[in-house]
Amino acid sequence: MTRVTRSRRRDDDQPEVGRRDARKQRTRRALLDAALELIQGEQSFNSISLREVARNAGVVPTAFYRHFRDMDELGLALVDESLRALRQMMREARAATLPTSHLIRRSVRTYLRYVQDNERYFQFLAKERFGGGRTIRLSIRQGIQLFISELSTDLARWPFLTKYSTEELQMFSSMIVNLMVNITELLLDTPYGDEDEVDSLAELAEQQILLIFLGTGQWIPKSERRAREAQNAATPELKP
Amino acid sequence: MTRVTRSRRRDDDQPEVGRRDARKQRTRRALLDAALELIQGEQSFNSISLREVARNAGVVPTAFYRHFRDMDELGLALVDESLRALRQMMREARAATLPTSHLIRRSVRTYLRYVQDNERYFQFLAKERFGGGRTIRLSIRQGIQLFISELSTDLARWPFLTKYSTEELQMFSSMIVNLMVNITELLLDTPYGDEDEVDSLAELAEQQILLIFLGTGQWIPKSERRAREAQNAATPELKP
DNA sequence: TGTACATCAGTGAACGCGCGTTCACTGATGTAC
DNA sequence: TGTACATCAGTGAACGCGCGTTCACTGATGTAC
Repeated sequence: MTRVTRSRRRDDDQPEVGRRDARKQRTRRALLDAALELIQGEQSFNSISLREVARNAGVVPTAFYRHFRDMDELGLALVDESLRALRQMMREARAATLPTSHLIRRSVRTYLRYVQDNERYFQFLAKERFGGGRTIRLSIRQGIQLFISELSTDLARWPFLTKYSTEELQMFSSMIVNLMVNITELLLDTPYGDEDEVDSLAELAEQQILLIFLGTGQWIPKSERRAREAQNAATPELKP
Repeated sequence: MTRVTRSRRRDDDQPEVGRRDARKQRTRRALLDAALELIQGEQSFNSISLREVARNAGVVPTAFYRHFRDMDELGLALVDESLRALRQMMREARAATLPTSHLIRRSVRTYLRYVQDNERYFQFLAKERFGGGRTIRLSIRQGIQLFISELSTDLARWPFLTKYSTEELQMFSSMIVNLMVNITELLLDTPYGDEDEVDSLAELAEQQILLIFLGTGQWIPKSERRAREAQNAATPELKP
């Protein structure tokens, strides 16, 4: 039953991982997994109970308190974990996609694959983005904001976008991130394994991103706008 | 206490509104309002109880069953009501905005004002779009899809968009609707009465919509794409 | 290495509480004559 | 119009249940000597 771990005081990065610690970590993991699993169905995080989670983790309800003060704390741990994993993926993706030929296509596909592989986390994030308590909600929003900023930094390096202000780049990025959030939510409601549907979602995302880039190509930088507006008094907005 | 209603059998559109019916309708209304009110705070719909709703409506728990089979049915009634009101607004807005000078600006402002005036309903929709049960979730999604279709029909009448297929117009519309959904969600988390913040959200929405229109201006219709692709073999995507 | 004590993850009983739902009821409103 | 009966929205008691949290506990693991 109890898997034997390496002897104590290893010269590892981890300080003090004995049998007791290992067991504790395993139970903690089991509690987190149990919560994620319960959320997969019709339930949302704040409609599952501490006892359900404990039961699902194969542990007595009171053992829960050895790991989390209450369900809120477990929820925050899940947000943290979900966002950390997502950030990790983004970092790898950015390092890998230096070949830029089909950059949009590749990025979108990689991302959607990742969502499918980590569906549990994204289900949780999608449901809690609005349903959850204030703290959880803000954490998630903050996480999304971080992606927007990172994408914005990336875009700043693109030659044909250098003329835009940080503000403008943030707006472009937020539009892309938001449409990806939207696509993600659609993907989560796609029955598992329907690859055709996933494909058409990927294509939709690519087209939408392309449309935004086409828009940025026509966007008049704030720095130039005043000058141009002086030139033609007519509303310049919808001149196709 | 009991307000006297007009005598029975009026030659009205409503059949049979006697004192009893009136009272029943008032209680039903009270139950719906109670649920909406409870949702306003940290709670989400599926974490509020039948007893809470009844208590908040000033009625004994068992009276609830005279109006709804269970909480799910009340939830569906709320979805229905929320979407109906929203559709009504959209219809009026479309009838009113024939003067097209600042069409985007006016539409956005009208819409955001409406959201503020009907915050309760939008809070509910935002929370249930993912948190809710399958039926409720699908109803909401279907409602949003309807707006996309209606906007799409509107766009089809715009001179510089006539060359696009229904599919393409649907894509343009869905991008606009989705960004408005996103702006709505940001608005709902804005403390009530912060008009500066509302203003900057409106401006953001206007810019994003403008960017999308700029993109559509550059979008190559599916009907022409094959021909152009033959002309230049290079990837035509990001030519700014 | 061996022993004696400390730590602490997980146990199991117990608590008071709000829940959804049932049931028989009451009394104002509606209907038939 | 007046009377006798039917309807039915809302009442109030009662039920069994799962909940979060408390408490004293056990026994394997860790530590000091």
